[in-house]
Amino acid sequence: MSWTDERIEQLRQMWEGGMTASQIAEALTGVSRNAVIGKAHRLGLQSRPSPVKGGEAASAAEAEVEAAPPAPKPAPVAAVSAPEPVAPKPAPPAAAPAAPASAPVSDAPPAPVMRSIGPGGFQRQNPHEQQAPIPPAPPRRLVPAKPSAEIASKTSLLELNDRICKWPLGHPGEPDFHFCGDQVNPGFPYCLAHCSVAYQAQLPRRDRRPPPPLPYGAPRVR
DNA sequence: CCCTGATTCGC
DNA sequence: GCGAATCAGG
Repeated sequence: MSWTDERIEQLRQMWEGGMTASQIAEALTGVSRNAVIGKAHRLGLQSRPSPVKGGEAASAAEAEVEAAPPAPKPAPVAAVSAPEPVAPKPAPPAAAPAAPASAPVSDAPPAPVMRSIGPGGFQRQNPHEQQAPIPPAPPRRLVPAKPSAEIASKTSLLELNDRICKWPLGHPGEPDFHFCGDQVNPGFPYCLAHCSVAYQAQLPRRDRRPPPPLPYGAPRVR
C-alpha cells in the first residue's frame, strides 16, 4: 500500500483527532504502526504526548506544552471516506456508586476495611457493606456507551482481536454498527467500562436485600 | 509483558 | 520517501 492523498488525509485527521498510531495503522490497512508514525513525522504532524520525551531537554518548548494542557480536544472532522454525525455521548454506564451514603455507622474506631479483589481488579463488597450493591435497577433505557476517540474510524468486525473491547455499539445491520475497540480489561472481552456493564456482582440469595426503594413502577424483582 | 511515540538508517 | 528495527518511557 502506498500513501495516496486519501490515505494521507485520513492519517492526518486521525492523528490530529487523537487516535494512537496503532489505531490508525489498523484503520489504514496495509501499514504498520511504525509506518504511520514515520509518515506522520514526515508530514510534519506534531507529536502528541509521547511517553518517551521527558528524558531530556526540558526546554521552553516543552514548558509551553506543559503550561497549556487543559484545552479540550476539538472534535475532529469526520473522516473523508465515512462522514458520520457525532452521536450524543450518553452518560457512562452503571458506574460504581461513588460513595453511597454509607450506613450511619457510629464513629467507631475505623477498623481497616479488607476487601477482596475480583477478577479484573474490581473490589468486592464485604457482606456488611451490602447496603447498596447496585443502585436499584435503573428503569432507564440502556444506551451504548461511546468510547472517546472512535470518531474518525470505527472498529469493524474485521479489526477485532484479543485485546480490544468487543462491546458492540449500535445494531448489526445498521450502517454504523461497530465495536468499542478500547483496550480490554485483561482477561475479559471488554474494556473496563463495558465490563462493569456486562458483569454485575451477584450476592448469595440469602444476603440479598429486597426492600430497597424501588421507585415507582420499577420492574418487579422476584 | 503490554502499550505508547521518537529516532535511526538501509533501502 | 518509506518503514522495520530499535529505543525509551508508562
